Amino acid sequence: MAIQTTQDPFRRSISHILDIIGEGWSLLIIRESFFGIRRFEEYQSQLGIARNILTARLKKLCENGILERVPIKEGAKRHEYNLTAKGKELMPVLIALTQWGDKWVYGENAEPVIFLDRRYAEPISRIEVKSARGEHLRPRDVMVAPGPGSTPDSKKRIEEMHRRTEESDKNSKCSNLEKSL
Amino acid sequence: MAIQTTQDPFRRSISHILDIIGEGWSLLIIRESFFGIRRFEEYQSQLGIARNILTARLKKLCENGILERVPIKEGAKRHEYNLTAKGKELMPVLIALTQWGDKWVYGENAEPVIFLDRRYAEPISRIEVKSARGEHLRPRDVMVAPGPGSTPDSKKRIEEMHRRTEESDKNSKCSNLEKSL
DNA sequence: CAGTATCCTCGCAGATACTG
DNA sequence: CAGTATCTGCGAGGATACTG
Repeated sequence: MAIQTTQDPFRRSISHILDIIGEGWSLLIIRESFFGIRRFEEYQSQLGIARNILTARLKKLCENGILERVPIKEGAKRHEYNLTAKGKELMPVLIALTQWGDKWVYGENAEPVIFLDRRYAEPISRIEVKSARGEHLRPRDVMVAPGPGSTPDSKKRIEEMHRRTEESDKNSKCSNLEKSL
Repeated sequence: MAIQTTQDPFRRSISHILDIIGEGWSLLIIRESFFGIRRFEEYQSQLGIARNILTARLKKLCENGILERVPIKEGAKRHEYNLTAKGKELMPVLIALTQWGDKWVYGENAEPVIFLDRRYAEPISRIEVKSARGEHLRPRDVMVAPGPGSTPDSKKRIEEMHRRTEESDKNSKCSNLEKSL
């Protein structure tokens, strides 16, 4: 996909991450891992993925430190694939995606997946974006900004960006809907 | 990628969502939208994407209700692409991805993107998964479960899943690292 | 069971030229 | 400027056969 490395540093992040987990099957494999799947054959039968592709994806996920390939028993030849700490911390991404899907794709009626607090076996409250003051932030209250290491003209671009966002909010067809967000 | 519609209902969610936003460029386009990009040529020059592909992606994002194509001025021929409410609510996904990337890909030193509370222009606290009791949940404390509409044998499978997770935690090479998560 | 090796197909994506 | 139309390649993914 020809990621542009010459771009703004603060634009590179997502593309790089997509390079790691963006390939078609990767996130599905990670999801299966969260469901307790560990073995090659299990992934294969659950996902219906071609064997060679599965091999390649598992390998890449291991190389990127998301899964680890460990012997089933001490010294055994068989292996299984466990989520690493790095892999497990993709949980919020899965939750955010699922929440979005529940709301916008499946609608209020369908609640296909529940995330549980493992200790009490009770559903977790939905993931939220909170301000530094602890308030719940609506998406329209969140802006993006370049970090400390950004280029000198960043400030100008950010101001422009904010201006545009305000403007297109006004221009939006469904502005009343937006406001209530 | 041949999504299996005959699978468990509680496994379908992510694959379906990936169908909508999983294609190579889609999330990058959405990211640019959050950065204030609105016009065809802007997307094109910012991303370096081929024009025909951009056309196809924008069309699909509009069809899926993530972007909306509106005239620049009343009755004008030119259009621009605005994020809809549905699109804006992908913000938590972007944030979760970025946070993960900051921690695991870029390391502590690099902070390429900051999300700002728009009203106070101050950084938001990091996105968190909270329990129903308001406690912060570590990834290892979160489990996945089928929703109300799941099949009768779901309970059995879930128990098995939990058992496996416990087991592979023990089996993990970096168990001490995991514990501290 | 857990892969490897081969072959094949399809469509994502790039490049470029053209149009209102 | 904002696309559409064509041509082309490359690689992800599928199917299947084979191996320790």
